[in-house]
Amino acid sequence: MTTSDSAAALSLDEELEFLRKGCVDLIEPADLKAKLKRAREQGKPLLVKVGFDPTAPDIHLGHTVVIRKMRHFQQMGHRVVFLIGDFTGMIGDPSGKKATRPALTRDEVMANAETYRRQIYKLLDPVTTEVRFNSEWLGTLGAEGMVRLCGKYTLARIMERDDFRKRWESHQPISMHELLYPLAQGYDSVALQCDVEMGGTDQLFNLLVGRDLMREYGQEPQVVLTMPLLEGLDGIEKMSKSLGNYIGIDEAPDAIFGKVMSISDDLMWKYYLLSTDRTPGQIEELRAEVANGKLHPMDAKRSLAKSIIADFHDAEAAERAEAEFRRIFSERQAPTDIETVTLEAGEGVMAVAKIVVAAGLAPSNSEARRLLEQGGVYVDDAKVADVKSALACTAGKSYLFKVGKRRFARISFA
RNA sequence: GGAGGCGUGCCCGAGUGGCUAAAGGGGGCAGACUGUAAAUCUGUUGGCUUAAGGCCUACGGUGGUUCGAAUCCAUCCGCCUCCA
Repeated sequence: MTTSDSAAALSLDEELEFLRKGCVDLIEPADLKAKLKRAREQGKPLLVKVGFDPTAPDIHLGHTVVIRKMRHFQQMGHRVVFLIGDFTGMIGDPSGKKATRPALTRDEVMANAETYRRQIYKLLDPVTTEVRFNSEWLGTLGAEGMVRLCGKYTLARIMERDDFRKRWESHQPISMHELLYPLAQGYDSVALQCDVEMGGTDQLFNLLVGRDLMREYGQEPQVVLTMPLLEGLDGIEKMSKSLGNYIGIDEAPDAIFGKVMSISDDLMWKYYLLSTDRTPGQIEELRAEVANGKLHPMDAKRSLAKSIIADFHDAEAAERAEAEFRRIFSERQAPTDIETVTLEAGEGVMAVAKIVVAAGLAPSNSEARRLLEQGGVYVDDAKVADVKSALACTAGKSYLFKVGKRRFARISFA
C-alpha cells in the first residue's frame, strides 16, 4: 500500500509516535524507544509477533485493526510474524465455553494457513511477512518441557487475570488446561525472541505473561502493545463471526458497503479511527464538519465504506458498490444484477407465497405469508398484500420479485 | 466418597397438572418515517394446511402416572454448588 522506505525519513520520535498511534496499552514506551533506537543503530529490524487462531481463517474488520498496526511496523521496516496458534488451538481456547474443539489435522491447518495468507496480503506485505506455527516449538516441548514451563510461573499470578478471577469468584468452572494457555502463548515469545507482541486489549494479560516468561528465560522482555477492540455492526458486542455482526475481509464490495452503512452514526468515528489510515486530526476535522452541518453524516459514512472496500478490493469496486447502493436504497430501484430463478411451469396459477418460498426468498410458507401480510412483497413493482394472491405460472411467464428491503429475484417459469 | 441444585423456543429468562406454541427482555424480520441496511415508532417472530377451523412438532433423553404433563414419578445424560 504505502512505501516502506518511509522509516528513513522519520526521526526516532516520529517513528515511535507513528507506531503507537491508536493503541491502548504500550508497555513500556521507554522500552520500545530503546529497541527502535538499537534497531536503527545496528540496522537490525524488530521482530513483531501477533498470534491468530488456526480454526477461524475468516478474517474480519475486527482483526484488521491489529493487522493494520502490523502493516505500520512493516512500513517502518520491521519484521512481522503472523503466528498461527495451531498448537494452542488444539488445547482449546480459554474463552470458549463449549467442549474442547477437535484437533485439526496437519492438512486442515495448512489449508487454513493458505486462506489466512490470501486474506492478510490484502493489507500486509507478502515479502516481509513471516507465517509461523507454534506447534513448531510447543509440539516438541513434551510433558517434561511443559512441566518446566509451568515451574516458571505461579498460580497466584495466573489468577490475576481478570476473567479467571471473575469465574473463580462466581464459581464458574475453570479447566486446568485453560491455565496453561497463557503460558503456552508466552512461550511463543520466548521461542521467537520477540521484540514486540501485539493483540487486542483482551489479550493484555497473555501478552504480559510473555514478558515475564522472557525474563525468566533470560531474554530481554518484549514490548506489549494492545489495540482497541472494534465493536460489530450492532455497536455493542465486539465484532465476531459467531455473533454475525462482522464485516469479512473477503466479502463482496456491495455487501461491505451495505454493512458499513448500517452502523450507527456514532460508531462510524471509531471505524474511521481503527479501519482507515486517516490521522486522528483528519478524523476530528470530518467530525467537526458533520457537527456544524457542512458534511452530511451519510456522506461521511459513504466515504468510510469506500475506503474500507478500497483496502480489501480496489477503488473502482468501491465506486461501483456506492452506485449500486444509491440505486437500491436511495432511489429504491432494483439492483443491476438480479439473480434469475427458474421454476417449473404449471397449468394455471401458483400462490405468491409458494413462489416466494420456491425461489428461496423466504424459508417457510408461514414466513412468506407473514411477509405478504406485512406488505413486504412486491411483484413487478406492485405491492402484493393479499395472502391468497396467485400468479399465472405457465411457461414463459416472468416476474420481478422484491421481498423485504434487499432480497430481489427475477422468477421465470419454464 | 457424601449432600444438594439446575437443564425451557435463536439467546436470556418466567412458568409447578388443563385457559401454554409457552409471560417478559434481547436478537431477527417487516412496515412507517428518514439521511442509509443511522435514530425513532409500530407490528411480527415453530411448521403444515383447501386459511375457517384444524393438524403436527417443541420445554435435556427414555419410560411411566393421568381423561390431560414443560409442570408429578422413575431412570439415563449433561452442567453447577457445598462438604470430605
